[in-house]
Amino acid sequence: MTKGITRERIVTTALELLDDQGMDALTVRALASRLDVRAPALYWHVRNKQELLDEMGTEVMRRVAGAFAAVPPGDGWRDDLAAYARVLRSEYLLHRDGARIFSGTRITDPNVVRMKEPLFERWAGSGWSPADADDAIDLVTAFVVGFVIEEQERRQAAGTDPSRYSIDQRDAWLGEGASLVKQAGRLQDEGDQRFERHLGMVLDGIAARPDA
Amino acid sequence: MTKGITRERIVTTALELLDDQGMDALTVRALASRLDVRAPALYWHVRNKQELLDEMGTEVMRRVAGAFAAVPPGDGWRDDLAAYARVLRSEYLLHRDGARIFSGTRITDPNVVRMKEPLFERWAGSGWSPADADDAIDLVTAFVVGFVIEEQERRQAAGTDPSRYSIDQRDAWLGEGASLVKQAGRLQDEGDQRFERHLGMVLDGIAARPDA
DNA sequence: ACCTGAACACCGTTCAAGT
DNA sequence: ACCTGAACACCGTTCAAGT
Repeated sequence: MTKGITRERIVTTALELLDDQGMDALTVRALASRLDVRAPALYWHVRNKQELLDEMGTEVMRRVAGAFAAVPPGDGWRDDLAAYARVLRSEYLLHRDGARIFSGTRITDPNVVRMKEPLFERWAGSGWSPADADDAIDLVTAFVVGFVIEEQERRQAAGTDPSRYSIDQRDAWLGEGASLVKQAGRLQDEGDQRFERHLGMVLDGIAARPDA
Repeated sequence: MTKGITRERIVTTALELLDDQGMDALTVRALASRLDVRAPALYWHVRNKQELLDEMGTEVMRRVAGAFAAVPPGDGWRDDLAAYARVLRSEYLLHRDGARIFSGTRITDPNVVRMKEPLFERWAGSGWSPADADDAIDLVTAFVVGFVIEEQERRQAAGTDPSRYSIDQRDAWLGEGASLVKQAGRLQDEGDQRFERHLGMVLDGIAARPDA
């Protein structure tokens, strides 16, 4: 029974391999080996590696949709959007370079896209058109993608090259002058606190939209 | 004189190759061939392919900084941030998959980072701390990165698979129901207009920050 | 100092052949 | 229907050797 590869097992195993070893190690051969088959076997279930990546991205978004559905409905659009943003960030953070790899992947499963419907219905009650609602989701998504790409890059750079992320070494690298840039670098925070602060600004901007 | 490869020529030629042929075709051998040398020659000037990619990203950001410096100073922080956002998007759009490839790359040239100093000085006049200023730039950057990744993905998908971006086919793909999702899809705009609208919301959010 | 030829250890993908 | 062995046309990178 553990014999017989399925499309689903391929995709979830690929996600595990990505987390364990990183993107460069996610090769068709390595994946096949984890599944106890030879590389060409995968091509029976998946057209090519790009399709595998699309399926992985779709699976991540399926988990986002699932995690979001498990959150109790918020007290209006702002709570809902904040919950969505947090869930999306968490799910990206679970995978190495997740934001960079999975942003902008073609979603292959219509059910993932259909998950927006109940949200649109709820927000319609507070005067949002579907166009406004979609806009707000896309804007929040763009923000989270950009934020987490930067966040994961920083985190990984700190691992491989700690010198670049020591304040003193960064100041030396910057050279003479640029005192405000250096000051800003010293004051910068990171992680959840920074995310919540930035997310707050994005939601404020959405709240200020002309027809609100 | 046209003989003798330099680090700069390697980087600019690599950007041309990326634009002409796409990321998959950006191989060390193909790049060497464009420069009329054999592949190992490049390793005299560049440590490895990752370093080449970092240099390419830095060059793109150098051009962003240059284009921004050429824009006349705006009428306050909002004009400045909007100009920066537009310049960043334009420069990403110039290269295939530019946002995805160049976002989150390590900047290797301190001069690019130092370009923020005059901005910080200007905004200090209107009561911005360096920390606030840096925050605002990072937020706008995250937004532009996320926006353009989605924009370029859509554009390229429209090229290879037009069916996915015809409204009718998309509706069919979505299946029964989900009428609000379909309605939103029909109303969605794209390009500059969409960008300016979303950028406006982000800037509104920054304007609403607590200590403004 | 700067470049080449040859080689190494890999890739993704195809395809005839097996069960 | 599902998988393997063998092969093809590539990769990035190293290194001795040339000038």
